[in-house]
Amino acid sequence: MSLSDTNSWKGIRTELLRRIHDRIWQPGEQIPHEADLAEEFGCARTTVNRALRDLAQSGLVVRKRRAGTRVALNPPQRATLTIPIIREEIEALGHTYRHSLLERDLRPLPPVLHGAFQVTLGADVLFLKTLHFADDRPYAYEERYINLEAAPEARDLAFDRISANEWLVHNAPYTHGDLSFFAVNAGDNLSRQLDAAEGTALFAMERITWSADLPITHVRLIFAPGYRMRTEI
Amino acid sequence: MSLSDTNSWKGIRTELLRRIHDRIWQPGEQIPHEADLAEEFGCARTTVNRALRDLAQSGLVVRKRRAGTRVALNPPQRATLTIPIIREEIEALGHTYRHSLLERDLRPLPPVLHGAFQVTLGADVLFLKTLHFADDRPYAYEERYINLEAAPEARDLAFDRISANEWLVHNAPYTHGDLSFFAVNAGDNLSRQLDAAEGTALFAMERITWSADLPITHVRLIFAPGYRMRTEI
DNA sequence: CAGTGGTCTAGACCACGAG
DNA sequence: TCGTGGTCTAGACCACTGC
Repeated sequence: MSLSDTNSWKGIRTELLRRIHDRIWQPGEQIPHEADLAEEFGCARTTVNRALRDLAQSGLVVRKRRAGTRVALNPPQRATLTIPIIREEIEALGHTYRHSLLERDLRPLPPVLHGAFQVTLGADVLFLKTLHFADDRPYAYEERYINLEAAPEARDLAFDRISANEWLVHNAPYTHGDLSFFAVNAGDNLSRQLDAAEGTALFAMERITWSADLPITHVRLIFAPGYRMRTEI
Repeated sequence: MSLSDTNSWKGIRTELLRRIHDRIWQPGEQIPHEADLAEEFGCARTTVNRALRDLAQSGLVVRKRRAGTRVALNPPQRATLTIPIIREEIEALGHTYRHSLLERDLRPLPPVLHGAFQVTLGADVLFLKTLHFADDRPYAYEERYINLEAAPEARDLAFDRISANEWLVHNAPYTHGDLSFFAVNAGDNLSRQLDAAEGTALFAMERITWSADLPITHVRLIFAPGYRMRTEI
């Protein structure tokens, strides 16, 4: 199966891509129906369907029942980010991972998170401050709230051996979540923890995960200076 | 077709997800073969295959020929980022888009980009500085290099009406690219352009795109204070 | 080598939504 | 309303890779 083989769905995808890149099919233009393409390529409609579904997922074409398939007018740049467990990210870079638990207590959910967390406003949540190291250099600073209704066993865990990050991934699978990225200035505390000059711009990530309607955890990760999140498109 | 319907691939996916979430199938554990699941659900193997392929794409299970399908040990957090054209992003927020071309000239490729851009070291590239506005407030600052070998028509375009961002999306489709995100401090120039206090942490994005082996463009976008890039997982 | 996922087929019915 | 994509089936052969 080569990529130019028009009997395989990948081969067909390659040929469809070529026609879009070469502007044989202009942006916004409707392309032939699955049935016609299947006939042209001498394959089953299912195979063409598979190729077109793949192009639709990447955003290059837009498909609608009855209206047919069109080359996207504004192909969005769509990228898949893979966010690994911090330990794995560090070890993949060839460094030694270590983390240190700075703080751990039960406290009421801070008001700023009421909107995001919604439920269980009365109960205390577990709060953790963790510092992640790569080869003994600070790598990321983490502040996390864990909803004990979603992960009751967390109440009795110290999180000094295994990080909350890792424990939750293994023990509190989520169904969905919100993820956002932004930049912050290193304040007094951050600059000390991350060994950065005060005011340094730091890359930060915030994540909330739910299991069905039950919020599990809110975490804010702030990375040491120089951090880049990369991906391919 | 409801999500609990085990005759639809989505329904089957839901049921498989439930078994993983409920730890009926433990992380690392092998799950039944497609054929067995098809028999259990009373459907064709193709349908089970579709559900399992979907779970594999999201990283929740790992599939290997002969070795079968296993629940992932470390389900990576995988998120799809959709990066729209700036104009559309702003208009989607209900604001009016406008941009201003600050600088436009031909120049040799700066040495820092030689590694990334690789080819055509001799020829000049088109350099553009653009400021994007939302309702007359600065939204993002852009520095861009365009390889004129990949997009020769760009040489004669002013990019004052349509932004380079948008023109390239429509006229120089790429096959692949690199994307990265990081944080920078507002220096003298940035703070003036983006109306930010000097030193403010700003969210930045860098992107290089290629058409096959030919680099098309390198762009660095720096967003005004407060910008967040969001997605759902 | 043989078991497992990967893919293709030919045909069918259905759901959606544009016209 | 009816054309188009979405999906399912039953069966088949193939490719990879662990045993």
